Amino acid sequence: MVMTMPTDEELAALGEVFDLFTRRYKLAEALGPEKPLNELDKQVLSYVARYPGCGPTDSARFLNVANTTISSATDRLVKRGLIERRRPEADRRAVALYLTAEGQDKVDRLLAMYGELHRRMLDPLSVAERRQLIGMMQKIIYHDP
Amino acid sequence: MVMTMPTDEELAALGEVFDLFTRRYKLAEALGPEKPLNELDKQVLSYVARYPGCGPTDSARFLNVANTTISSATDRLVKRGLIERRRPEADRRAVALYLTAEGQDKVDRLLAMYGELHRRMLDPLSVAERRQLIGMMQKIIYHDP
DNA sequence: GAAGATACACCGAACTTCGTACTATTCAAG
DNA sequence: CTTGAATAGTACGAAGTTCGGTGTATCTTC
Repeated sequence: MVMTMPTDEELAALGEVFDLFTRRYKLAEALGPEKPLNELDKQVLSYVARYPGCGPTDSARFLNVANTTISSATDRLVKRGLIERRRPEADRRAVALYLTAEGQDKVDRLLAMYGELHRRMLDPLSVAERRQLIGMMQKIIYHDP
Repeated sequence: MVMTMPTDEELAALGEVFDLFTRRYKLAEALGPEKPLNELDKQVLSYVARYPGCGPTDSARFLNVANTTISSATDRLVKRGLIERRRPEADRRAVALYLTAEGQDKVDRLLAMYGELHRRMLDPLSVAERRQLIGMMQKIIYHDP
């Protein structure tokens, strides 16, 4: 009998890496000099960075939270000057969200920080392994059902 | 010049996988019939599962939150009947945390759910790739500085 | 042009986190 | 011993977060 399925212990390794990185992300942010953003707020910020002009409802669906919750998050981000609300002429009920210059800056810094963490995560791997790992990650992402 | 370092785009793949799984975890829990636990509460629960008899302060250090926050989380978990506090004779200031039978059950169900998610995550990979990926994850974990 | 659908925002209740202050116990000298 | 400092944890209250119900403005459709 050929061993085709991963054992539970092997699968657990994925969970551990995931946990490890959850804690590291959090720690890295706590260490930074700036007052750290809310978890949700960060996610909204990245969503807007990826989809400029999106509406609050889009990000609510994507992040799986109530619309009113996104409304609050948007308020906070606007108050901090990271994003702005615009009224599109096409549909004046809607709101279109955009990063401000400061918001773009914040996103850049966040991405740099994550990049650094990921780089360190890859430290114990050889160059060939790194390339393999990245390749598998891309397969996993693009397979997204 | 040999390409030894991953590019930013390659590194971003790690972040995307991470995000993808954050959302999936959340979604999977929201779908379950049971009232989902708080993020922190789940982490405390797993910590106690891994280190039975640990004190609240241990998990506070590990999870990087204030002691009082762990105290609240512990209250909630005790109230739901998932863990119990005991006074060790050795040091009667201390509290030792243990899973109840129901708590163990909850942990088992959570792990089963995560295992299933991880299994699906590995779907698009070949058997050889899976084994490689797991091996790299283990390297990353054991390298933990 | 009226009825219904859609996109949001406001409000208030319930919950979470955490700093301050407090209790109980142990440790360390003297 | 016993007294003073250190340690483990909890009670309480302030500030912040999430979300359901409700309200307003704007399309859409017939």
